[in-house]
Amino acid sequence: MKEIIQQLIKENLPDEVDFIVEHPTELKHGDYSTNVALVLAQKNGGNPREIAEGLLKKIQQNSGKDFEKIEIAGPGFINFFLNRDFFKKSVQQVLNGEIHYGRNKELAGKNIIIEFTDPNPFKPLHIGHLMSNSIGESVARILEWNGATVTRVCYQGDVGLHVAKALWGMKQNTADVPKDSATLAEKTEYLGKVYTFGADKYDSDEKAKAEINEINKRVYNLFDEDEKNDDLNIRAAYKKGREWSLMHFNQIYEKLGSTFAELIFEHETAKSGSEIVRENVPAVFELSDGAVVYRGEKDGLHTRVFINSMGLPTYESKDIGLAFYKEDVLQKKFGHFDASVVITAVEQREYYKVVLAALKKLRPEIAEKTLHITHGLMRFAEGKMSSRLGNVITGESLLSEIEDLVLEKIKDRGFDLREADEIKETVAVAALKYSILKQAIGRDIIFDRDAAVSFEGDSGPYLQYTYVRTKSIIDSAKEKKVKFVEAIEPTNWQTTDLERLFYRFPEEVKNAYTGVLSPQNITTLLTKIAGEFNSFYAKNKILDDGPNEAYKVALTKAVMHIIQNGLKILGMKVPNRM
RNA sequence: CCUCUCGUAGCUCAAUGGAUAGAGCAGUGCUCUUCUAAGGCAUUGAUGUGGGUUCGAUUCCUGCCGAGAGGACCA
Repeated sequence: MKEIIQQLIKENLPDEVDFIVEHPTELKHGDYSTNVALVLAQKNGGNPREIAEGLLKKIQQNSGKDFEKIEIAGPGFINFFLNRDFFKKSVQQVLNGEIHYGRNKELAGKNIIIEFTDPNPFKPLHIGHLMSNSIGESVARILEWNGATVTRVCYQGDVGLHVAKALWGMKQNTADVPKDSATLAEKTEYLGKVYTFGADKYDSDEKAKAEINEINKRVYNLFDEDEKNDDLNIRAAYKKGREWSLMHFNQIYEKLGSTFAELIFEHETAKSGSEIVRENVPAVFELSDGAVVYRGEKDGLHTRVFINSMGLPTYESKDIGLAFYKEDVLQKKFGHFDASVVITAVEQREYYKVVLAALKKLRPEIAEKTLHITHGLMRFAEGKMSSRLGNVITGESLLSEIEDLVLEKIKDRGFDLREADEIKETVAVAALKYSILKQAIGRDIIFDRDAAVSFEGDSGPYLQYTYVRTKSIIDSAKEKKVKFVEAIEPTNWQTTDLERLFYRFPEEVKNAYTGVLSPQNITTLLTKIAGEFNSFYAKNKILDDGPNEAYKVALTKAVMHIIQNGLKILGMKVPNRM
């Protein structure tokens, strides 16, 4: 449609000018509008409104019956209002598309690898990982809905100082180590406790620090088959802790709706990474104070250590190893990657620039297709938590806290235990994800629990609630045997603002991917559509046995599909009831 | 000190250089014998600050003020 309008204007123009055709910010300004008269007035002089009027006459002569009306408004905008025929078709397109409505083939044939969540075994999966996961999963789905094949990977740090801290903590707390029969929650809690204990002592106790550093070296050797002299107790503790962590992570991935094609572990990248780095001294890296560093200053960045003076690889080397691993190992398995997306917290922004600069010297083809996306920090409203320094909030505790709030809200609704459990999980995840995805990626998030589960406008539950309403109507309509598969033109019908939003959904799916990746395009439109539907719902009885009943049911079904599809892109599920 | 982000209603967020800057929450006043009122309707309220570019700036450039992140062996 946009192209038709552009063409229509071009044909009636005296000469070539650059102009835009867009959706006006407000529906009352029409479905499309153009600034062409303003541009012409600037170029050739004259009054933009007069130019617009001249142009309008020519356009109207040639436009046929495509538009209900075309008018001039404001300083000289030409606004186009589409006609009934267009909207009838657009409703039909949603009905035909069903669960696929919104998809396009923009990225067809492209294979993209995306890495996100990245929690570290032996450490709690915290709220930052929930952000990484929410954003990563929705970016992956946006890419998929634009036609790409997406390979999701999760990179987990099973070696490194944090592991040594936890292992040392385990050694000091052998008495209360959970039995194998203990619940996963108990095991996870124990791990969190010993990690915190080890981390505290590392900073405050010189002796503990030395012991932890010693354990750290041994951990790297655990995966080395040739190394026979490792501490067997450490090996056993390591195996146990790693397994508990990974089981716990899987549980959360499942709840959040992410399935990874491959879990990559740091022990795999640490060795190869440090080899690559060492091989490239002095070509790319240099020795300094016993460490191997990259001088980022030559790229306008800063110096970073890739291998520390104890000879162990830092995260920098592991990331180099990881990039090579994706390129040399994973591509064999999943096919050529056209792009590689990495999602991390914002504090790694400058860090990652240095890694990429080094990578560019080593393997420019990898560096060029890598896109680093950062998410902000999650803070909390009310400031309750900020006073407890160093006490991270685990993802699990936040989720269960939200679930409890949801349960509280639905407790009087007569759901049996099983359904209530399902609802609380579905709604809690949507509440959390929506509050992350409603704003631009990369900004800090002030998370307000109460606002997120409020069920009131601009929330995940609001969208789910609207979906449930539409579903309830559709179910009744089916029972009544209302025929609504074909969007039959209603009689005596004034186009509603609701209908005027449907065809914008596929556009926003595309917009969410072009330029800057932006899930908030989807949340914003969905909330607008849900709002319009609820307003429509309040003013109109849908199942009214009247002549337009079938059309109103068709509109309802269109809303149902769009909300369901939109939520899916955002990584959320819909409940049947709530 | 240097580098990078970012300052929009009381609060949390939107707005490919365009129109009267959109929402939600909170506040105020309405609204359920009607398909889920967890809804709807009405109403109050904002671009940190000084310049510049432009027909037009929340958006681009720049000075100042303020916040956050990073700056060698953590990730």
